[in-house]
Amino acid sequence: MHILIDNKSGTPIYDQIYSQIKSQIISGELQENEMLPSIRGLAKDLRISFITTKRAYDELEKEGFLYTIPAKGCYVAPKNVELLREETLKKIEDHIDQILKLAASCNLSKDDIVSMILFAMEGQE
Amino acid sequence: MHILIDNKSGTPIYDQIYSQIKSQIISGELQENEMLPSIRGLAKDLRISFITTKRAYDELEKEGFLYTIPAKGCYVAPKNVELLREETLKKIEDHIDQILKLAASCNLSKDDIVSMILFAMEGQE
DNA sequence: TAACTGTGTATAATGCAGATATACAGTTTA
DNA sequence: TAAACTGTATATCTGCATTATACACAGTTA
Repeated sequence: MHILIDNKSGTPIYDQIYSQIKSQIISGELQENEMLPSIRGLAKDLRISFITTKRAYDELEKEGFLYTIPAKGCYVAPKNVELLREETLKKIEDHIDQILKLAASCNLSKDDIVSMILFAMEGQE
Repeated sequence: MHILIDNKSGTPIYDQIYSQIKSQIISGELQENEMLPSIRGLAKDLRISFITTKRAYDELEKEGFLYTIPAKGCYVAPKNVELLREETLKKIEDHIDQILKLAASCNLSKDDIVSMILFAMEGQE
C-alpha cells in the first residue's frame, strides 16, 4: 500500500492517511476483506506514532469503510461503499438545490454559477 | 434596542450581538442612518466588556452594515442591494466548497459535478 | 473641563486539535 | 510456551486559535 505524507501541507497527518486509504477503498484499489497494514507497521513505515495511524483507522471504521478484529487486524469492509456514494450524491444534490435558490434570489445566471464552480475547482487543486 | 445574551448557548457573546443587530438591520427594524447604542453603553447594559460589543460592531462594519464616525457613534448603513448580493455569493461559495469536498471523497470528477449541476438547472425551470 | 464617543495595542484564559508514550490484553507462530 | 505480533485504553504534552478583557489614547460635545 502506498501512502504519502506531506509535512508541508496544512492538513493533519491522520487526515492524509484517512483520505488516501478511503479513496483507495472506493476506487477498488483495495479489495473487500483485504487486510490493511497494521497500525504499527504503517506507523513504522511513515515514521510516526502508531496512535496517529490508529486515529485514521478509527475514522474509517466509524464511517464503515473497514472493520477490525482485535488482536488480528483491520480489513476493508464489504461494499456498502456504493451506498455511501449514493448518500454523498444526495448531499451534493441538496447543496446544488440550495445554490440554485440563492442564485435565483440575486438574479445570477446559470453561466455565472458554472464559472464560479470552475473557478473554485481550479483554486482547490 | 433589544439584545438578548444567552450565556448557556455555545455561541460567543460578540456573535450573538452581531447576529441580532444584523437581522434587525435587514428587517428594517433599525432604519438607515439611525444611531446605534454606543459600544460602551450597550456593554454596560449587557454587563460585559465594551471590547466585546466593539468586536460585534467591527464585524458589522467590515460587512458594510454600519458605518462609524469616530468620537461620535455608529450608524446603520444605507441599505445596499450590492451588499446583500455579496452575502449571497459568499453563501454560494460555501456550498461549492462543501460540494468539492464531498466530490473528492467519492472520486467524482469535475465533469461529473458540472453535469450534475447542469442537470439540476434544467430540472428546475 | 467633564463626560462622553470610538481606536489601538497588549494580554489573560480557555479550549480544542494534533500527536504522542506507555501500559494493557488477545492472537499467532516458531 | 515464549516471543512477536495484533488492536485497545488512558493520560499527557504542545501549539494555536478563539474569546474576552484592561488600559492608555484621541476626538467631540455640552
